[in-house]
Amino acid sequence: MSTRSPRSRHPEGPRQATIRDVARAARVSVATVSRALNDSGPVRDDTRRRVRDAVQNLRFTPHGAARSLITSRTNTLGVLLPDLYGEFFSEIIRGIDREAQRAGYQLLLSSARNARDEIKGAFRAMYGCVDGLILMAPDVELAELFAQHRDRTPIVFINSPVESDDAYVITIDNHGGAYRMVKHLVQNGHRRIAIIRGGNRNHDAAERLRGYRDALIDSGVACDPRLELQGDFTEAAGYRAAHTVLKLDPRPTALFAANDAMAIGALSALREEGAAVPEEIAVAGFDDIPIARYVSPPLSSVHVPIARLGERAMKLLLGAMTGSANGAGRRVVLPTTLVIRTSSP
Amino acid sequence: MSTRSPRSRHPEGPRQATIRDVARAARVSVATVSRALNDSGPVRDDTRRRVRDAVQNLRFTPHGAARSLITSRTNTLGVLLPDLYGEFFSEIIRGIDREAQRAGYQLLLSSARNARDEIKGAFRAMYGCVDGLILMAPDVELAELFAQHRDRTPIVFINSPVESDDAYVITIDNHGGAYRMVKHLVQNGHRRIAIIRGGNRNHDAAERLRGYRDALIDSGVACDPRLELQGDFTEAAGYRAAHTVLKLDPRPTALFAANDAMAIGALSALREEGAAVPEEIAVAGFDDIPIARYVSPPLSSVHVPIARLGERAMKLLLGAMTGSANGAGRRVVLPTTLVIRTSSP
DNA sequence: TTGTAAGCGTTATCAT
DNA sequence: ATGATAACGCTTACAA
Repeated sequence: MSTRSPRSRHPEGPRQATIRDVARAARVSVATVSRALNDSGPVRDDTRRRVRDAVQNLRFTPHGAARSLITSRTNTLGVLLPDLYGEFFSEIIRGIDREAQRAGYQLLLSSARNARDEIKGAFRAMYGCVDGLILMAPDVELAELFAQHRDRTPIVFINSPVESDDAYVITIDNHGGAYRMVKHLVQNGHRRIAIIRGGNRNHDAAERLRGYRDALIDSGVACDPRLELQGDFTEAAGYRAAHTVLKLDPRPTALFAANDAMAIGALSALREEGAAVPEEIAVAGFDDIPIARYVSPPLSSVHVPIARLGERAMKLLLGAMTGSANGAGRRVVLPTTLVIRTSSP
Repeated sequence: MSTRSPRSRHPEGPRQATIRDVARAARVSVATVSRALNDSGPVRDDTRRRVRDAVQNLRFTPHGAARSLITSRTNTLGVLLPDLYGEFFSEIIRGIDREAQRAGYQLLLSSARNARDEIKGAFRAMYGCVDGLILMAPDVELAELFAQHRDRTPIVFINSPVESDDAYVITIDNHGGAYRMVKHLVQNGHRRIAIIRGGNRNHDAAERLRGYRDALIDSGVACDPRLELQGDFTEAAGYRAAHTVLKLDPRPTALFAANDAMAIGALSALREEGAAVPEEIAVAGFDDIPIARYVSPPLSSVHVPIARLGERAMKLLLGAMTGSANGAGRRVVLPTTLVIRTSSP
């Protein structure tokens, strides 16, 4: 930061042209250049042409930050997810991106594993650089942290436990999905049904566990804590848990994983141990990520419209930004459906 | 744009605090606030405390765009990919993100399907908002288009056919990977090996096709145009192509898809038609995306270190930005390796 | 140790 | 139809 030569960190090449350079070259004022470029006022045709030529020659591109400063809009929307990796997030990003492009917005993506400071940092970095924010924070406390900021930049929460009535929240029917899947297993004769849980502080995981328990209770099957295995939504956790399940006595006849990644890890373990699926043990997952139908055997799962979730979140955000969203539409719950394939009868 | 009340599109809540508000509240000058916040100069401890308190009370967050304007750095890096969807891009983003976080940068992601205007628009939108750019444009012309801009913002090209010596380019060994896979098939007795090609203008696709042909020629097997089926890297294309392959007479004994998505589509088609894999027809793909090992039968593929590709691209960019990258390291080629699973003998 | 003030590159409000 | 010029919110010489 010694010499005062902005935008010159990239050593080679001439200094980037500004609107003043264009104005000088076209022999007009900067105001006229701005009007010509944005169609924001009357400009004579030949003046406009002179400006266009100068822009071409100088390879002028308007400076985004400067523009944002005065217009107070950045034309970008922030997206903060727990991770950018894996099919689930890939699908969600796809949905978000599709809507964003349609509305002409750029996306500022960031991942924040659930360290509180990390997520706070990402938020600060985004602030002032985005016109709105989509935030997914299944961890309880984080969601509350962000709820305080809702008066600054419009925020839409995905699958986050936010209580405030005036927060924009979109969730999926975790409880209902898990409930119906377990009911389905019971109806097919299963009585000892194990579950691989998600992370302890994860809201989705908690809801799915609740659905599992309620289904058992409503079916007159006793809940057994030993059948509730700890997991963390990773493939590795599912792999480990399945090994544990096989050692239980009596052995469960069905295994419900709180997400597909763990179910797929479990399938690997079961194949390794020679346990036939679904004959010896039925397996079901949650999310219905695209791979689910390709694994062997094809995985039964609770279908979540993941891309649509992202799409709807973006629509909600766009509505919030224009202020056109009425109070009634602030909370959206997307339904989940059962997809029964060969991994469970 | 009628009333002059910046940053007020979000109706409710008080106006966002600026550094002046903080200065007034802390009874110091804006310069002192800035110094206190950035540790960019001497500030007495109790002054610093007063500032911190004011920041807290007013919920002040510095305005990113304003800061960028003066410092001429945005702390974000742009990433422009053909698509944000699918396992391949998910993995690449993961690698990029990992490195970016380590270096303290935000990511501005955008997808541009290969319409020339679309990609140009995305670039303009990013310009001035990013300190550097990672760009993946397998389409020939686009890469050339961007090569012109290399003197403005540092750009790293992934898998893009850019000729200029001074461009930063990172690619994978497409030709070698395809070559070795086809050689492997030949060594296992296959003589009639069909290929499902990628898009016509796609550089990766062209290189992989070249590898396929060279391997056949070097093995003394004649190339047969009828065995080169058109595809476009989508699952659907693979599905269609496999149906065509089954109708060929004599029927090929092996099918090499130019990427895994098409190979997986082909597997579906073959299963539907009752063609046993690998007994009747061997199948191999390219990329080795995470699903590959889970499909049935597990798919042989040319392994590409996808996440690493993103990581290296980011490292290259960071080097380019600090000017520390020497001329020698401007072009990187990552090796590919064979992963033989049960879909091919 | 602190304050004053000059920008950064753009858009918007006036005159003309 | 065009030109001056004042913002926008921040950082940073330079002066005190």
